[in-house]
Parts: sequence; C-alpha cells; structure tokens
Amino acid sequence: MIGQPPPERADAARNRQKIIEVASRMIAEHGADQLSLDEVAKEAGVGVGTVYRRFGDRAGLVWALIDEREHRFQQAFLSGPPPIGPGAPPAERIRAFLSAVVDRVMDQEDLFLLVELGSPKARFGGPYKVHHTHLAGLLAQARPGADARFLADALLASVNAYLIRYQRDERGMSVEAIKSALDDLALSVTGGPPTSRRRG
Amino acid sequence: MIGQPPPERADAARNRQKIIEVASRMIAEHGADQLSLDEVAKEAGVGVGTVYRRFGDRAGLVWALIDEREHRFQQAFLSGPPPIGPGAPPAERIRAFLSAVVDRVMDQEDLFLLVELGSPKARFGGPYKVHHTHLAGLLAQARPGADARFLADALLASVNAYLIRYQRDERGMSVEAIKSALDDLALSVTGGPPTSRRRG
DNA sequence: CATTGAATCGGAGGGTTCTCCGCTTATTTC
DNA sequence: GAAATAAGCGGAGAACCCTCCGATTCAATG
Repeated sequence: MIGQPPPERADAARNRQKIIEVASRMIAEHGADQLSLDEVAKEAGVGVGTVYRRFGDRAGLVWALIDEREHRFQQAFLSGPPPIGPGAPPAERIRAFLSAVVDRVMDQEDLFLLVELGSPKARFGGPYKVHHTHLAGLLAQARPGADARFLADALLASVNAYLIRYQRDERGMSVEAIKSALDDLALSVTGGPPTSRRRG
Repeated sequence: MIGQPPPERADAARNRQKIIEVASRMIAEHGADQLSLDEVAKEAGVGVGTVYRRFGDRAGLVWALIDEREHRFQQAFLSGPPPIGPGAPPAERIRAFLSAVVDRVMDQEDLFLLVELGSPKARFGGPYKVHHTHLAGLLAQARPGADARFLADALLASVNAYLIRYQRDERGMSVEAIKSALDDLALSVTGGPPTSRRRG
C-alpha cells in the first residue's frame, strides 16, 4: 500500500524471496516460537544485516509471512459474496467477519502470536488497520451514534490470538464455542436482543 | 493465593525485598522500558541468578511491582462502597469496574505494557484472574444465559494497556472519551438500550 | 565497455534475557 | 555447639535481537 520510488534491486528481491522461503520452512519444521533470525540469515546464505534491512525487525518478517495469505482473506470481506461480502445487512456482515477472523487467526496461529508480542507499531500495523477500517465502517452503519472506531478496536481485541488460545487451551472452549460467544457479543453491540437471546 | 509449604528463608526474603526496592527506584529514574535485570541484580548486590530464582522472569518481577498497588484496588471492588463495591446493581458495578480498571492501568501504564509482552502465562496470571472472576460473576447476574466468562475476557481485552495507549496516542482520544465509549459498550453487553442511547 | 555513485551486503559486536550448576549459607536436629 | 540437609546464591556462558559501517555489487550513463 506504499509506493516504492526506486524499484527494488534484483539482488535485494532475490534475497527477500530466499529469506521468506527459509523462514517459512523453518517455522514449518520447528515451530514459530523457535524462529531465530540469526539462523534464518545463515540458512538463507545472507548476513543478518540483510534480514533486518529487508524486514525491519522480527515482527516485520512475520508480517511478510502473514501477508502471503492475507490478500485472499481481504478479497473475501471486501468484495466476496455475502454474508461476509457486500450485499448483506451490516450487522450480519459484522458477525460473519468476526467468525472469519477467528478462522484467519487459527490458520496462522503461531505467526499471530509472534506479532502480538512485538512492538505496538507492529501490532497495530499491517493488516490490523485494514480490518479495523472495515469493521468500523460496518459498525457505523449498524449502530449510528456510537463510537464505531472504538468498538472496532474492542471487538478486534476480543479475537486476538493470545486470548483465543487461552480460551481454547486453558478454558477448554472449542473454536465453535468461541465463535458462538463472539456472535452473541456482536449481536449485543449491533443492537440485538437486549437481555434474552436466541440459541447460538 | 498459593500456600508456601516451606516458609521463605531469611536471606531470600531480604533479597526479594532489596530487588523490589532497586527495581522500583530504577524504573522511577529511567523508565520501565529501560529496566535491565542484569543491572537490577548488580545494583541490588546479588547475582542475576537470584533475581530469576525469586521472580521467574522479567514479567514475574513486573507483576511483583504491580502487586504492591493491586491489593488496594481489589479492596475497592470486592468490599468497597458502591457503585464499584457491593450494593449497586450488577450492570452498574460492571461499568464502574471497567472505568476503574482504566485508571488502574494508567496508574502503572509502563508496567502493564511490559507485562503484556511477556509470555501468555504472565499475561493471564497474576491479578488478571481476580479481575476476570469478579467481572464474570457480575456479568452472570446482569445477563443470565450468556457466556459470562467469555464476555469477561472480551471486556478485559478492551482495556489492555496497549490498546488504551494506542487510542490515546494515535487516535487522540482522551482518557475520558475512552471511558465513555467503554461505558457504552458495557451498556450494550449488559442489556442496555439496543440502538439509541443516552449521551455519555 | 569503463566509470561512477547509490543501494545493498554481511558479520563483528553491544546489550539483553535467561540457564546451569558447583559453592555457600540458613535452619533444624541431636 | 556441631553435624546434616535443604535452600539459596552467583556469575560464567549460551542464545538471541538488533545496530553499525566498511566493503561490495548493481545498473544507469557516456
């Protein structure tokens, strides 16, 4: 989403590609929390300085890996079929979106966990801004008068990778149960049944 | 809240005290993000191994510092005067509690920021469990039939230190505005006005 | 091609977190 | 007191993140 005034040099592009390949493979083999940038550099045959020049820091590299699958996800909620895409009423799109975010996070759970313990810049950068803008737009329609941007942050905070993992592993909730509870929360926020509610 | 079968030895207690003192002073002088455990150890006149034996890791030490003010806060919502303490209706206590949590986080903002980038064990340990149990209890009363424990996690996720700081510094929201929006969210969740609502 | 200057590379090194384990000390028991 | 033993101590060192900057390489130009 940012223009690159001078196009990337050939060797730089080659190295970026190689680094991403190696990092993906090492994560698949040893798990994301074992990822050492020193080792990635050595394995990719470049200096560690090159890794940092290309990706800024550890979280930057992780975002690059996340981005590979992110585009398809964004297509779905920006221009895909309802209920997540345009066409369904806002409240319904919100619920479909949140459910999809849960799946999205589970899909690359380790990577999202890593990103979330990076710097704030990393946490709220990357795809977060896109998700937030989208959700805030829908909320503004579904619940005019409320602070849509705050609510968007609050809902996204409820689907952060750490919390989901905690609820799954420590509280023994299934992913379905999490989605159901989230659905209930979204219903409340968008003006659903005030005190009773239909079954999940 | 955990029994300690063998009481702590005198030298160990002395060292714990000394380490906490030194850490508090160093944070007051240089800021929490500059806190180096090596330096704390040297300054306290103990080996770095002693620091880790006593506090487990960096986040453990930070919790110990947070705990010093935590007790007074817990008194307030467990047995203090309404609306945060017993006596007020649950929905009102929830809103008062959330507002107080925001103040609590702002009070030791740097420390909460540090804790939140520790391991999950650190994040959901310590005071978190107490806050969660309290909030879930109130939610179960205010909104029977809903998944109170999930909702408690979701609301607490909305008041995490990173998010508050982000809203304050990047979005330019005042603490009052944050509290007001949070109040709105809590009203929705506890069965407040479905779509319109009174002004914050 | 040869030149040239800007972009890129790479790895030594500073600073940090945390582990490991032989040595020391407090406390209990006789 | 002295001996026994469990707990605690401490610092060397492994592993890691990231910075810095001289050496190198690319690609545009004549």
